Amino acid sequence: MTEPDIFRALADPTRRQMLERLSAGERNATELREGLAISQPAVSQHIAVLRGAGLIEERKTGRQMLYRIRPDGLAPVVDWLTRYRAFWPERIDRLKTLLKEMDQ
Amino acid sequence: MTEPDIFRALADPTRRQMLERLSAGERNATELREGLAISQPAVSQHIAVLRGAGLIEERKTGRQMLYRIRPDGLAPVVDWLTRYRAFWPERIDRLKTLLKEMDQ
DNA sequence: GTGATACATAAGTTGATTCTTATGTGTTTT
DNA sequence: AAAACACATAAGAATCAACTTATGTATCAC
Repeated sequence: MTEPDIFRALADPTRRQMLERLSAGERNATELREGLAISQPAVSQHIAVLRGAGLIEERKTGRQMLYRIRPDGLAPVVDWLTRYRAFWPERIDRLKTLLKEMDQ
Repeated sequence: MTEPDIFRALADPTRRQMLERLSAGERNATELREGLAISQPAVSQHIAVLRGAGLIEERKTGRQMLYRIRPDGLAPVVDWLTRYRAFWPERIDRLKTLLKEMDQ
């Protein structure tokens, strides 16, 4: 769950896709696999990487595991990004707009 | 300079270190190498990856190349991150504070 | 209890990444 | 013009990441 782990975890498109799926809510491993042309163990291994990076957490329900995004997992990325804020002046505006919307 | 390229480029600690160095201003390849226990070609190769991801740009000055962060290079990461904003409520506050500071 | 289901772990293979040394191109110095 | 410097590119070696098949553990359905 250190910074290098997180960037490594995010480097893989399959794992980003899984995160995307989880952003809509809890999913089990089988659901996370849907549409991905990879084996079940491969999914388990990706999950282990995401978990090791602190990006997801899980709860056991019967024989399945329900995975969800760990709320603060992306914080190190946000922190890292803010160090480069001077270089994305344009995007700042978008964020401002976004934050305003969220205030309402 | 597609999203996968960017995440892949950021996955390497050496390249993040180089970016960090560039965040302080323009550097040539030799300066980027300082303190890194890798060969000169290795540095050139890392530079090529960062460049391919659209994260840096350069200008030629005599026999040296001066590299700098490409202002909008990290935009895709910012965009990607905002899709997960619901999951970092705490960091939002930091950003708000940050943006307020920048307004002054 | 037996069989099926959901997931994890082990071990090995393959392909991608990162490094090295060797060499090439262009620029500056003497 | 020759030597030194700054960097890039090529080719090959070593390491790492992602996948596979095989197998293990726990839970559920019958």
